Amino acid sequence: MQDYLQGLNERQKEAVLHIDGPLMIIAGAGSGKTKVLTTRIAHLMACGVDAFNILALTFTNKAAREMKERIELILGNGEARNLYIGTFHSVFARILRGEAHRLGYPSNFTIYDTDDAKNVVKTVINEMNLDDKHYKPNTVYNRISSAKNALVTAEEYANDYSIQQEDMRSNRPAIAKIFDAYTRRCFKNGAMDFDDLLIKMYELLKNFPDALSKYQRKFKYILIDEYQDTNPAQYEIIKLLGAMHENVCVVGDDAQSIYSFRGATIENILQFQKDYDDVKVVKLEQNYRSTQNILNVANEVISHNKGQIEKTLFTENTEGERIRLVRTMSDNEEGKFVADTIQEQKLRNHFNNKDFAILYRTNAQSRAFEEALRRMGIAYTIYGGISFYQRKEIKDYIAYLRILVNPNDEESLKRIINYPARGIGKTSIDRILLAANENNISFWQVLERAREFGFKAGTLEAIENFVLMIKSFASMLGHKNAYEVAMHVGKQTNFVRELFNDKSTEGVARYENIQELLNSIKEWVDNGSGTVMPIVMDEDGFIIEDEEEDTPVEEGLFTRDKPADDNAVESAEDKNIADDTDRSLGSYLQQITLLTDADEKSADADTVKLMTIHAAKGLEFGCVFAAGLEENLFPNAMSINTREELEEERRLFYVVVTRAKQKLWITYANSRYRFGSLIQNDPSRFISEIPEEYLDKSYAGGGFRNSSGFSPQRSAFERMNGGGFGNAERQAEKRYGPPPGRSKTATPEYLSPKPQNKVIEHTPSASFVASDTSNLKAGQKVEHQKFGFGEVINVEGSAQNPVALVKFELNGEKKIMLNYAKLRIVS
DNA sequence: ATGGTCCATCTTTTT
DNA sequence: GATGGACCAT
Repeated sequence: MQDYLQGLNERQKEAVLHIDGPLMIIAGAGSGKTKVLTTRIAHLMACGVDAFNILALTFTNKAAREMKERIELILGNGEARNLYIGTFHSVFARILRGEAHRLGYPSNFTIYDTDDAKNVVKTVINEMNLDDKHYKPNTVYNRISSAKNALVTAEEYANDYSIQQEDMRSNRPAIAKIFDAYTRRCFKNGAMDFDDLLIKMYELLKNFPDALSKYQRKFKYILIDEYQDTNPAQYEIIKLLGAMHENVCVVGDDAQSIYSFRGATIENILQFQKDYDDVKVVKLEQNYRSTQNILNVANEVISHNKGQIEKTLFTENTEGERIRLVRTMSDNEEGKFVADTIQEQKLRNHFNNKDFAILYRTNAQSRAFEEALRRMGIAYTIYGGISFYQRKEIKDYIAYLRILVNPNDEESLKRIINYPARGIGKTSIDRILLAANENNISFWQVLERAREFGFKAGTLEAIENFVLMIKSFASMLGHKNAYEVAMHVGKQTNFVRELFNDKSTEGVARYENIQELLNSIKEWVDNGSGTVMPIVMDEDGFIIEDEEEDTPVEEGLFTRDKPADDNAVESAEDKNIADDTDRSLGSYLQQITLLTDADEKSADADTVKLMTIHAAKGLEFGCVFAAGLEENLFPNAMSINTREELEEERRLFYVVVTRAKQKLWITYANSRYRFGSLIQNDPSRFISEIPEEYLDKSYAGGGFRNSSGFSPQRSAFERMNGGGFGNAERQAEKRYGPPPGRSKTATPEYLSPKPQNKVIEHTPSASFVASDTSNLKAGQKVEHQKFGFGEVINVEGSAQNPVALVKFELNGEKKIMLNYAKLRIVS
């Protein structure tokens, strides 16, 4: 009857069929965890549980979307759309939007991403007259964030003895004060950072009993994915939400806990069993993903960790091939090897691009692979890096939109108050900030009341024009949809036109990004119910004015064709959760901040996937390259100081190994570029933890054909001599191109040589006298005081401001503005 | 006020 | 090797 149960093993069935009461599923890698979760939700619904009463929390939007799709596939009745499935952050953001007023926030609160948040920290540090060389915004922010993840308030932080001791020891006693100031500032800005989305949710449930009971009654069944990666804040929220019905189901694998840097703690798994009287525990130990060899390696490696929940992963899959261990001389060769191998495997075994993944410890490692793949003409997709919405031009545009919805958002205001330049420079901005702080009003309020603060006439006019402009934009919110408002803003502010007129490669790309943004807003508006919700304005916000004339569309401004291969903007609707019908600009803005790179890219495209191991959690690939297995890189130098850190690195290694279904390569390079300079690394200690019988080392030999056979440790000689260029190196060079020192200097033909930044100083001739250059012509030889001798290539620019392009013997081509620079005409 | 150039710092992982 | 900040020239 219930055919969705077919194809489940006994353990899986047990988990699916358990309906009421707390349930903990310990799911080994590749044991069908997602299948169990989705089937369980489908089963709940088949048993009569209303979709509206089910809450499922995941760690990525993508996981949420996929889960919903799979449930719909099982049920096929359209009910899945009513489920409340999403990431912790996006689900809570949506709830808080409706409840913000209770906590003193505007419903259109801005969500600050990490960059925004760090800027606030920096502002605060500077205003406190602290040295931001010592109080590095990055470091301070991380410390604050860790505290927040552990539900430690600024006050508790200041009063906690051991925390204070720590800060004293690092000579940063003011962090507590910064924390406090930062918190106040965000509140004043009407903004929440990522951590606030959890904390405020917690405060809402904790301090407002009616809110608590409302959501407890709504969410009768709660499911949590990747439970091993929850932090204390998330844990407390789940505990509160689940307290009424105790129908909480958590799925996790302690061996895959890799987010402790974000405050996650495995303790939550152990604690779960203590929180409820009768927790049913189901262990999924059969792996359906990988070959026996791969699984053996994974089990072997993880056994080097001390504390873990007892379980044994097994598989009925074939033994498979041995894991290939590959050594290369440099990071570039590593890239070349991987690209070569992918090409070869595609031909020999009929793999597609999408069967391959290149996984690494740090984002910076992607470059070498990127270059090699491009050279081979293999299509690839990089995940990680900066998301579409973090690009500068996009953030600027978004900043305009944010202000319309929340004028107190100081960070966004500062971003665009003088972009494009409108005569409100740094000095003025500092004065505005001062006035805001002295009068305890917001940045925006100072602008509105600029007259009272004695700005210079020109500045005052510029400010008043700016305020007028923003207000006129904001007046559209009540009757125009997000797309219309965004278009209008783009046209009126001139900054899109500036980008349009910039014909450089980057300029064109930026312009296209803006277009893409506008398209995505349009899509988002159209895919919704079509109703544009009126924006609720704050009393200190805008005056809503009456209908204004539509500006006619300007020719050529938005008429370029959209690139056909664009997959960066997927249907925005998919990202929404169940009962979302709010199509206001405010709702749009809150969503996009929570989107990541992975949400914007299609996983189905036939491309090789490049990403960090963290980003690869939960995914699987036919062929996996685990790259950069070197000491200091993986395990990372930052994480080898305590056993806990090292064990987490090892779990990370476990994760990368278990991503592979059929084939696994482990690669490492003797040397690689870091900070632009070459460094040497020993092979990772994790390599030596793999029993030899599982390894194929035919590519790792090279320089190690000595009596002791393979040795992951380089000889003392090799270390002392920094690798050198011995016989093995020359062999490798033959196969994989020149070593980095040389290959680095090769500039691709299609790029003109980069202008030299370093000026080779020239001592002017004793007879140097500047000539009259008003009739300068191409072909003439000239001397420049700094750049030396050269030949005029051409003279361009206007008659008022002629510019000569001169090719100097020592310093290459330079543009010389004849009105200012002094040139001596030699001939 | 603006815009360009030079220097320091950064890199662990992410919602 | 990039990015933001400081500094300088216009």
